Amino acid sequence: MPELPEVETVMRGLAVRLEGRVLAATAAARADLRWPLPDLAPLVGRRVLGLARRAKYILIRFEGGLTLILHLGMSGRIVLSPPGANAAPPAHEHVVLRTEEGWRAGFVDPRRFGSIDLVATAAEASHPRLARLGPEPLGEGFTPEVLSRALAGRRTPIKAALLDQRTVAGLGNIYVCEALFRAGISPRRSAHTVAGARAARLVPAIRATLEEAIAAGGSSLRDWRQANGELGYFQHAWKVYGRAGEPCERCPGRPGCGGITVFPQGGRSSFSCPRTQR
DNA sequence: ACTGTTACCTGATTGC
DNA sequence: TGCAATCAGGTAACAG
Repeated sequence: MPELPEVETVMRGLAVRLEGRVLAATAAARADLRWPLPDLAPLVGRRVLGLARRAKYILIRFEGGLTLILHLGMSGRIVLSPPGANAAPPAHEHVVLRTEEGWRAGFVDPRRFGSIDLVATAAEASHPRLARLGPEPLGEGFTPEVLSRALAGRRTPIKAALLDQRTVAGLGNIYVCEALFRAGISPRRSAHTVAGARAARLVPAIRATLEEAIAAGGSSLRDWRQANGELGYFQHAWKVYGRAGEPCERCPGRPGCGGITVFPQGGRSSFSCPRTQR
């Protein structure tokens, strides 16, 4: 569920409570999420050096060269509670990290599509899930030339190509729809035709969409929250996602514009304005 | 190698 | 109201 802006928001919220702190305890309520859970005992007594994000993964780096890798899947979230809080743990809380100060970070994931792994920091980038990821969309390595090259020869729709984490890392269904609207490119357009001027529009459209979403604390679908419990509010800024049938803001009252349409692509819903997205 | 489909899992919403 | 069908922010394992 969470895409790059939500993961970035959660990572930052978690960093506030974990960075520089020593873990006093870890607990796992089951043996697996999407994959078997690692033994978390080696983390007890270690200090958190820092947190980072790669694509939709949160990396928690510990003293002594260990990195905990978290993926929130579709329904994952992090619930922080302060020292002394006595509330019952939320349903579907599968893993808990507790600091020496008594802060508690719970990994809550009803659908259990999320994952947790523990690796040597030195081997982090070669982890099977991270090794084949494409460039970070907010990094300097993501340019129109790089994108065009990644799309060259691909006959799949641009929508599917952007959801493929090897093309560019961190986009999901919402932000692909939003970025394509912003760039004026149809989700159905064949990926290899996004080159030249179109690629030059799409790269900044992706960046701006993600940057604005991060600034808003991500999008809160249903009751999704930041690690600190606050709601993100970027969902109010969606231009097409979830707006089927509404007039597109680019063509208000125009004859021939039937408003925003929704159609399935690869089993997911694509939202677009057929008049302004070609 | 590339492309599209299926499966994994629970919960909220929709439609009868 | 009740119940079944459908959908949901992801990704890996398949089949062709």
